[in-house]
This record gives sequence, C-alpha cells and structure tokens, in this order.
Amino acid sequence: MKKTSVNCKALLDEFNVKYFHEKLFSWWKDHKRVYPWRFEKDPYKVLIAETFLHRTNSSQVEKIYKDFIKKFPEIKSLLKAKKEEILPLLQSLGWRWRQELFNKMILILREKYGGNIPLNYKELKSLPGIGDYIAAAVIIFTLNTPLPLLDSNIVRVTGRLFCLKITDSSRRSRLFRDYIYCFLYKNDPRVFYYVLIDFAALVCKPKNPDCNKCPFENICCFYNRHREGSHGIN
DNA sequence: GTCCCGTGAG
DNA sequence: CTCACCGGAC
Repeated sequence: MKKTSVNCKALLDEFNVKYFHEKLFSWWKDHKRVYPWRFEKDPYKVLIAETFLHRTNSSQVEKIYKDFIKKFPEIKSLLKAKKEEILPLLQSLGWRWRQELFNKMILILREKYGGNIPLNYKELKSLPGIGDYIAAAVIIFTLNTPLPLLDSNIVRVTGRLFCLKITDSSRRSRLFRDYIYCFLYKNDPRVFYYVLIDFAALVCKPKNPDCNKCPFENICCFYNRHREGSHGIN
C-alpha cells in the first residue's frame, strides 16, 4: 500500500495516539497469538504465509504451513517443484480459485525475477494474486517499513475507534489509509500490526466485541455510540 | 460492487 | 443449515 502525504496532526488532533500505543502494546504482552510465520523476516516465507491467509482462517493455514515450509524451505525448492507436488498440500485451504494465480506467481518469480522476491510495492503488487494488502504486508513484516496496511480487521478497529463509517470498500479508501498511517507506531510497524490484528481478533471482534475487556472503552467512538443506542453495530 | 474454494464454528 | 475467514480479480 502506498505511503501517502497526510497531515496527521490535523487528522488525529483530538486523539492521544501515544496513549493508544501504550495501551495496545501493554494489552498485547499478555494476549499475543503465536503463529509460525510471526516475526519471520524471510520474504519468501512471509509471502507464502500471506498468500495462504488470503481469505482463509489462520487456524486453517497453521495446519499446513509448517509442512509446506518443511517440503519447500526456500524459494528455489518451490520453483523446481511441479504443480502436482504443490497443489495437494494446499487442498484443505480451498484453492480451486487461487491455484492458477499461485502457479502464475511462481512462474513470474522464476522467469522474471530469477527466484528473488522483489521487495518493493509496485513489483509485488504486479504479481498474480498479490494486491494492496499482501504487497504491503510482505514489505512491512520483512523490512519493518512504516507503510499503511488495511485488512478487514484493521479496518474494523480503526473505524470503530475513530468513528469512521465502515463499508466493504473501506480497505481501499483513502480516508482509512490516511487514518491507519497516522495511527501507525512508526518505530515498530511490524509489531504494531501484529498487535492490531490480535486485538481485532480477540477483543474488537466483528460480532459481540468484548468492550468490557477493551482499554479504550471510554474513548471508543463505537462503544459510546452503541451504548447510547443511537446506532447499530458498525 | 460482487464473486470466489474448503473448513470449522454456531 | 448459514456464515465468516490477517483479500484480490473482474
């Protein structure tokens, strides 16, 4: 996702962003989820994980990720493999609609990039099956670069905290991109996004969020609106 | 905006 | 049975 020029002081003027960061990181100490692709800095492994996670529950990915990496520990071994060796490992992810994209991606990584994963946004995004989210995620999680990152969960937390109307297209909107970029803890983007994703999954859930466990209960726009009964779940 | 394979949770 | 899943292509 592209970096944007935005006046963060104006955008988040009424919020104490540092306070949010402290509370979130503090919460995360006791609640962080452990996945084999977490803190992985090998672009190949991050790309594989994020590709698998495409519209797929993380517990499903967890079941096959280690076996996949064990069989193809580096991109060279994957590039040498035949489709018939790869696809059976991915069947449980529901890959009929993604396997062709995955095959094309492997082909391009081999033919155009010589087995090196390009670590810039534009080239990553040009790969089949790689869009805004995965391109940014690969860069952020390998290089710890402060880029905006929006998936449905980050959208939900950001929208609720800052009173933004959430729609299906929020993850592609300029407004949300600006907000998450301003909200981002620039000193450690990688961990910031791990924190936010876990917080979204465990507390700020889509349905029945645990607002009583949330450190932002008092200042969360969503919570206060909901309590007043003027709006439904956003 | 709308569809998308499999799986598990409810 | 229905629904969502650390999104992307069309």
